[in-house]
Amino acid sequence: MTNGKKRLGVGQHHGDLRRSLLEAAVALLAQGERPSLRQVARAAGVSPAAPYHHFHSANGLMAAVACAGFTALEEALLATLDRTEKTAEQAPNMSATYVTFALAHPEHYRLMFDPELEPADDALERVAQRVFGHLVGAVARALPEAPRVVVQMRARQIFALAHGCIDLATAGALAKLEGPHAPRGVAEEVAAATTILLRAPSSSRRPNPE
Amino acid sequence: MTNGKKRLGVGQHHGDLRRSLLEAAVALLAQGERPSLRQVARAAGVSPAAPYHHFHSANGLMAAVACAGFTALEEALLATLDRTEKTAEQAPNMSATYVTFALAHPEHYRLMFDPELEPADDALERVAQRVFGHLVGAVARALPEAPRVVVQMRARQIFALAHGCIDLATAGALAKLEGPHAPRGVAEEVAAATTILLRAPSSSRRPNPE
DNA sequence: GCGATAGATGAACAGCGTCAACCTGCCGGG
DNA sequence: CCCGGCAGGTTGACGCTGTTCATCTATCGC
Repeated sequence: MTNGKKRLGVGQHHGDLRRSLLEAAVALLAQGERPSLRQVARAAGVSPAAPYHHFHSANGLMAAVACAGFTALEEALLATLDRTEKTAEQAPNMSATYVTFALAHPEHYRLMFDPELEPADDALERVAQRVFGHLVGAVARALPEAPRVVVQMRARQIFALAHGCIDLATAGALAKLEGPHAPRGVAEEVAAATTILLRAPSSSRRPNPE
Repeated sequence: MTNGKKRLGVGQHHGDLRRSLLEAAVALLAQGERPSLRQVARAAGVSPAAPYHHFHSANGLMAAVACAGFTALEEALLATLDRTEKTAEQAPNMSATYVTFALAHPEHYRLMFDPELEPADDALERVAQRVFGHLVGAVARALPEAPRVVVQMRARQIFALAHGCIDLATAGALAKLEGPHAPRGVAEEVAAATTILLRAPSSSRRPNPE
């Protein structure tokens, strides 16, 4: 049967094709277009069927690329966390980092939330969950006395606000409303909105729901 | 399966193919999948080349479908506006209507914000602009004393929050955070967040922007 | 009655994802 | 030392896609 340990292949034909494919895909994604399987294969210098020895479909490849995106995003968030001392500033700073990352890699970010991505991809699921966890954690630290359900609610709202800003900005819809278009400005505004949502009273019942 | 031999003359389609194509596209979209040009043509009972006499590309067809979506959304928003008397409730109610509409037609809503859609489509541009205008208007009425720039800012934040909630919910990412998943609950939560953002002081400066 | 023309057609093209069959160079076991 | 297995590549094919083109036809203005 298969021995789990990966042997070090002495410089085979193409070294590590799996990694090459991922890098090629990220590079093409950074060009601004979502690449096809065949484009990625061409960029890596192999035939269109070669990727199937490393991913079980084009979707699987893209899921791995998305996974790499989440990993990079996590690193950025952790770096921000490291250099932010006061807990009150963590959440808004992480919001800003989140938005900045997404606007720096718009096509890659869109891919990470593509609803057609392999929903059963374990690695993707896990790293995404971890990223969300960091965001929720920052919110929890900003609201040390709040009950869990309130923390979750605020985290959802902040997350939705950031994600919405990103999606609208990269879709060009934000440009149709007046306001900052530069990534820096958008990130600033999301950070500001984050503090607003964190300072809101936890029980804001609203009248007449319909 | 429809064995639809159109016996109304061989070469000619009945009255208004353009409308039939749009209706077919909307119907397929409601099935949950984004249809291809050929699927739409098949559903309308014509050849794959027929749509090109009414739209200059598949993208053009989809832009028209998106346009119809914005029109329907506008009607829903205007209906809500009609039945909401107190100006303070207009904005949250319109947020809720917006979210409810989007979650009722998720695939159609996604299409409306597809960044690959014909960016030079005039009709689409106009109706989208009108919809955004209704949202900004409701915010303006909720903040009668606020300067224009603050109104715009709050409108952007509220819009981003609603759009983000919708996108995360339809992408399945909201389900990974605890909280309400049902459309009704999501709409409620967005409405609540809307009132929070409206009640926030207009000058919330935040420290240390990096 | 007779073009002209709008509108539909089928055939064809390249590109896509995917699969099956085949080839090849490296490995460990006899 | 040979030899089989296999991981990892290739080629070629299938059906799908968007798009174009030459062609046919029904209808309308004259």
